[in-house]
Amino acid sequence: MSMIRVRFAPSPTGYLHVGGARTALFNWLFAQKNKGVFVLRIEDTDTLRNNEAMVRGILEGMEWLGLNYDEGPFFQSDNYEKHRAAALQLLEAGHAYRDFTPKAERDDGTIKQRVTEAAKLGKPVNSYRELSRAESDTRAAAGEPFVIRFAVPAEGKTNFEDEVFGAQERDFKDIEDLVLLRSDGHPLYNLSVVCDDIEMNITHVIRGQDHLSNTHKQILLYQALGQPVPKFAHLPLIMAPDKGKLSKRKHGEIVSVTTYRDAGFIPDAFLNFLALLGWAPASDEHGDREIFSRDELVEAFSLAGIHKANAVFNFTQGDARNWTDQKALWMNAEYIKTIPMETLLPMVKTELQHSSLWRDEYEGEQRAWFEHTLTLLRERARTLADFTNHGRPYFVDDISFAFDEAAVKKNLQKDPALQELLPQLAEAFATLDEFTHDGIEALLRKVAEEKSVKVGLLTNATRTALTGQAVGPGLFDVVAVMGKDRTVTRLKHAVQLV
RNA sequence: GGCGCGUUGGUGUAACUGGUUAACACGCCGCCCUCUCAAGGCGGAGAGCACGGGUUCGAGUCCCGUACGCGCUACCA
Repeated sequence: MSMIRVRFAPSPTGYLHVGGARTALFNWLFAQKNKGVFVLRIEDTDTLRNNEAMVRGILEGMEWLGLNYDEGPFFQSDNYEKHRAAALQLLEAGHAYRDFTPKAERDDGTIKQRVTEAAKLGKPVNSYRELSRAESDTRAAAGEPFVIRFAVPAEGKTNFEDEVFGAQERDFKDIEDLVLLRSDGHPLYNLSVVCDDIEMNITHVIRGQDHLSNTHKQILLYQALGQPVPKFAHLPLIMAPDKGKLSKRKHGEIVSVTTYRDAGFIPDAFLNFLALLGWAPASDEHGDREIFSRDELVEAFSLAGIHKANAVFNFTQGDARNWTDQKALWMNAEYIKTIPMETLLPMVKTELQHSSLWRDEYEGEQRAWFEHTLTLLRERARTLADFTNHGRPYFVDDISFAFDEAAVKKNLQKDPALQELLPQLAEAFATLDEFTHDGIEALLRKVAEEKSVKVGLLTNATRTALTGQAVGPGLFDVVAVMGKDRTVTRLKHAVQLV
């Protein structure tokens, strides 16, 4: 059997849409699973919308997700001549005809209305379809502009078995005579995809469900061109919470994959989340598992597990903490807390470099300290950005981090006694020899007992003095990681806040 | 309007070829742990499977209809 070949064919919109990313993922998974070839092709036949910057966003998204392609990127526009030749071939063979209807007539707003009216009466018949070949040639030779339309046969049906949606059938009378070539000679989408998929030997077309009805037209083209028809698998669409289209215009950056990269997502986590939107592994094999590594995804993937109904990408616009789908956030947190340290470290490094918190010693003499700090912070991080947000107090020497107002009020201003206690605590720490988790705990408890205050008063105040926050890792770990010097100066400094 | 596709708790999904109180994850709520928590542990609420018919001893699972949603219906992709 010939090798399986699939492709991802986005149009260059300037960014990789989450829906597109999932389509790319499913193609990639299918190729990996079947030891096939994954091709990337940019569908740029609409020249008005195409330029290099528009392509870059797509490539960046693919790269970040690690969806490597075996061939490409190819540009559909590079194949114009071949597409045109195919249209001419169809014209020659009588499968297509020239339509001399002036463009202006089609462009005026009434066309849609006319189509609707014509539909009521049955299939609209294009008069140019019956034009004799001789006359058609003469008018073309005279320079009269025309489009080339495919002549859908009068009677019959197209059939195909969609790998996801099952048996599909459509009557020819419900398929319009689609335009193959514009009057300026420019090939159109349906012709171009078919030609390219033929040329690239694509065996399985895996794409969004919005192309399900187009498939019938394309099958007609394959047949007229005398080429074998590939297999098709259409994917349910990813919708906005209101079940409307998920669009950049309406929903903003949340639809773009690079947003997730910049917000501190781990690519595998995002992929994992995307995979489970509209797909589920065979339940007998994988039970109720949610977390799948890239390899496990490849292993478990099957077109049979693809759901038919559209999936909602659940998020609340304007909610800073839950700015995207909560399950995606949860999954990212799972990855952050469980992936191997050697995988996490470079990711955090990049994050800290961006926020100017990185020091090369973290990879050198302070490596052990750094890793230990990460093991504390990773437990509560939802995105890599949290290593900056929550981690800043741990990575700076001075007190250039923010003090959360509520935390100050709750932990530092709660008891005026802290005015005295904080400096005393600082002195005690300054002379502590065993500056370890246990040593610190023993000291804190001892001070609490001596001063007859609750341990909680001291630990909470210390937490906020050291990190500016009300929440975080166990306090004794925090103090140990901060080290003696920073602990002492920050405790003294915090007195001003009481 | 026409044609097509879809419809399981708030969200994502599961439920072998119809068979006990519809399962899991996220989220939500509560309790516990504890020095705090956005972490961890435990528990709970939440759908009777869009609606209406039908077939059957028995239907989320099959059939028909209705509603709703989505897609296509461009000299866009």
